[in-house]
Amino acid sequence: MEKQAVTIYTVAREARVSMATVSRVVNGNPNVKPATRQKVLDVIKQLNYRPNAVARGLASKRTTTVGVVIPDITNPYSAELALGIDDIATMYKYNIILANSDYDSEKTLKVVRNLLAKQVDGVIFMGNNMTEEIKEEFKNANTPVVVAGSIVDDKEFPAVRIDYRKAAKEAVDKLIDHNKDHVALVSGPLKYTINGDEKLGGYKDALAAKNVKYDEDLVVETDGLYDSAYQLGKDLVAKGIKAAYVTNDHLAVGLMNGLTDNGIKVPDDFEIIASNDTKYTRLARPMLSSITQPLYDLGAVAMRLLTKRMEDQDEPESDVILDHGFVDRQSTRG
Amino acid sequence: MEKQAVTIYTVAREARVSMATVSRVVNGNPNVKPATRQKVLDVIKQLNYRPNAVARGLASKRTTTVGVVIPDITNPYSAELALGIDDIATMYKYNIILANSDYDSEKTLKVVRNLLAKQVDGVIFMGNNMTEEIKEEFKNANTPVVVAGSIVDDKEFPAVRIDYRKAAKEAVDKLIDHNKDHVALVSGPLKYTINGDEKLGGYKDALAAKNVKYDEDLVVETDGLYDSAYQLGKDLVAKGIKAAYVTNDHLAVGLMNGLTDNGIKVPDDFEIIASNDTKYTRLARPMLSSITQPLYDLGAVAMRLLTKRMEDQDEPESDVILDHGFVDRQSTRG
DNA sequence: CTGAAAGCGCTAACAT
DNA sequence: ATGTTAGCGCTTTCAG
Repeated sequence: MEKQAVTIYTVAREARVSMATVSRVVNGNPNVKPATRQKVLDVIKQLNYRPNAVARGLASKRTTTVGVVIPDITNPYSAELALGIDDIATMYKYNIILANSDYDSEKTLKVVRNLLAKQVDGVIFMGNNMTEEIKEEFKNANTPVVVAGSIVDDKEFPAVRIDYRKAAKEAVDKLIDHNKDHVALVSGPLKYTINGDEKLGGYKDALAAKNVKYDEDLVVETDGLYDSAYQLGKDLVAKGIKAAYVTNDHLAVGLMNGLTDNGIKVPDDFEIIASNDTKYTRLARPMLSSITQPLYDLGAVAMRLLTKRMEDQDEPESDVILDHGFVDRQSTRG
Repeated sequence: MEKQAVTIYTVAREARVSMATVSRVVNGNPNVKPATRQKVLDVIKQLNYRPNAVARGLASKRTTTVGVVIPDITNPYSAELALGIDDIATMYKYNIILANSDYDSEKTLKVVRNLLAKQVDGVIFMGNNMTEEIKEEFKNANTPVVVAGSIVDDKEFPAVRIDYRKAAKEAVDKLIDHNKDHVALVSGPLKYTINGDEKLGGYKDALAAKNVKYDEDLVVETDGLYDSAYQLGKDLVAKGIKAAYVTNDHLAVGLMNGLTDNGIKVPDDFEIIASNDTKYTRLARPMLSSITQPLYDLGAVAMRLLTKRMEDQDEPESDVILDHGFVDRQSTRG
């Protein structure tokens, strides 16, 4: 037989007070006489009463939970952002629903709808492809959203990010100094703003600044996965390419391992700069030189921004740009 | 002004039917005349009605969501399990709340309480330390729980896992063949059943089978983190140790990198076998030989088991053991 | 400081 | 095939 759950009503009866009073002590409302509060607390403990968050959510229209859509839980980039998000959420007493979107627009739409159906108070969106349909969904629901670690071309969705374009330019700058016009851009899908506009833009900026002619053959677009980059190595070398700025760390490690396994020495024969400074850059041998980003902070700041927007609808909604840096490790020559 | 939400009642009024009928079409109940169904569907579309999952959960006492407690989202081991969990959950129309427990018992207890307060229909527990307090929590709530990718010493919580002890024995067997009595066990915290009982047990089994005397100095316990293992390398060599079976992949890569960076050659001077066959084993150079586990399947099977237990309380509750294997890569000699 | 009562949006008997 | 009616467990005015 189902054990009868103890509800707020059970507690009220047992403590000889009204449900309202129990509700007050549970929610820390100060308008309760200390003696009453204690009595209620005792009964709660004795009965092991646990408030039902679903009922609470329905009655109060606030669930104190935020949805976090993450494209790939397996990817250290988003995973490290998630850490920052989680910590700040906990600090502000929000719970989190982490929802995997799998890099897939259809699935993303599905998980977003789920999140919204669950009445989350806000959402953190990680990922590069917020489709129009998804934006519509958010706007209709009138739920605050902040983008973390990417960029989206819509003023309604503020992003917490770094200046991808500038960072890319700086990385390519370094590479050009050693390798002149033999520097490639190895990128994930260019249809995403972050790649096609920002990072490619930075690549071109660097070329322009150094008077190197832009050569389409030097930008190689991939699906963003390790294996693709692994295969790529020898082709690049055959084309005379001597260095690459790579838009994500999976790709960077894949490229390097592919090169190394084919007897091409990094950095002597080929220089690589990675983008995200995830763990991967330090696990690899040689270790990857990389643009550095405050991954944890990106998540933390995004969550903090979201808490503000959940509490006060008219927070300004413009991107927050955090500082980036660069670290020279073993995949570049000084 | 808050835009007035459209509820099931709005739809009912607009479609000139009762709430019950709307509820029926929303839930795919066949007892609705096609014409009526169509009319309701039209209104739903026109009004862009979205059912409120919170209200539904309260009324039906089922949330169709399961909680997944994950110790470290950043760890590829649990992340890959999560993939399998997610896919099967989706297949069976359950939503997932991924909750980070951070390897911390206090935090784990907190997230478990949250999950339960949210009235999840079941939970998948990843992680090695299910404390008594947490077990109590689950039992009181009377919520089905399945452990994935670990083992817990309590018959109430069936685990989906491999035979850790046997796998460990096999790995150590190989190592002893080449390195006699110079084989270490590098482990995460031994207080966890999976390490202290299973893997250490397997290590001892192998020694016994090969008539090698057990030497306490050869089992080195760590906190399980990359850096600890990285530091460890030279000490092990100084002790005369020539090989190690390592209980997790972070540790294994750390150990190897520490060794390599100190000029010790793997596998020529030191052999390593890792436990989990995560991505890390393939990113590293040399690539790590490892016990192999069907990571995705472990998660998938766990979720499948959970769906059964959620629908039918009296599913048998014993562990499900999946097959493991072994792959020779570059950190062992043939 | 406390209680009564009206919902929150939906499901689930029970009627018809 | 459809409608009526109680709730689900809690928050929140509104009185007092």
